Amino acid sequence: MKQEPLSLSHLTLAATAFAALGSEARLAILRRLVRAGPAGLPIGQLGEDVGVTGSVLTHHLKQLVSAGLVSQQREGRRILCSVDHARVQDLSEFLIHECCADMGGHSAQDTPQ
Amino acid sequence: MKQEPLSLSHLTLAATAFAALGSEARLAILRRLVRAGPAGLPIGQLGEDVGVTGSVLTHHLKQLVSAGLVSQQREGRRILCSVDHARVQDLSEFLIHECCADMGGHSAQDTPQ
DNA sequence: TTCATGATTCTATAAATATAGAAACATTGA
DNA sequence: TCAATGTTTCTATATTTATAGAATCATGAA
Repeated sequence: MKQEPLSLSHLTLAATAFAALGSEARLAILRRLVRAGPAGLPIGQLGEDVGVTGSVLTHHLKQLVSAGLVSQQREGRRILCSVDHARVQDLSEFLIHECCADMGGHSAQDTPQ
Repeated sequence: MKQEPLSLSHLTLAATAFAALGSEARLAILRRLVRAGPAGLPIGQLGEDVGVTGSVLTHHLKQLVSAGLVSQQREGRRILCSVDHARVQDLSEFLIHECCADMGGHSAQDTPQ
């Protein structure tokens, strides 16, 4: 029973996170949230700022949240969104450590042909 | 006429690259290519190793190539694929610089509500 | 309770992506 | 030229994702 919630150590989780970033709209959402800082931004405001509202916004946010990149917290009738920076950094490190050869020192070179 | 070929400075290009990584199959392909080193790997071999062949493999490779993450070069009847590490690193840096607040020093905090 | 606001769910449709077999193309060697 | 190998294109289908209006739910205030 090795049930890590969102460790990013498996390809599936990394792929999910990358897929969440693989949309101009969601990337814009994420960047807006970054600029909002740790206080976060209510969904309505966020949506106005990036030009996406209603059910479409909900849809995109759902993916960012379930990828662990954004977290939400209700405050009154609003829901504040904020970036999970640790998760973003994890993803960046995954890219460097798992997808770059000439970096860590042991570039495992095998069977060129 | 500001026609950068694949600069990753625009959201569109970053989103395209992330979308290319947003698939378990393509992530596996990329990682196999990383392990193959700069010599690259012929498509057939690559496909056998990751368990994807034929037109499906072509389809996935097309996305990685057009995102600039993989480059191809014919050698005889084979086509060798290799990772563009610089592009992967660009993407990692995009993540850190554009999508992380508490890092660069100037975490632009604006209008919490 | 009633109303207004903020957000989601429901439903439908459109568009993009994934999978896969078969045919075609490209290259090399006999 | 013919055959074999490696890869792509063509075609079709299935699945996923995107967009969007309307109804619904949740919260707070009058």
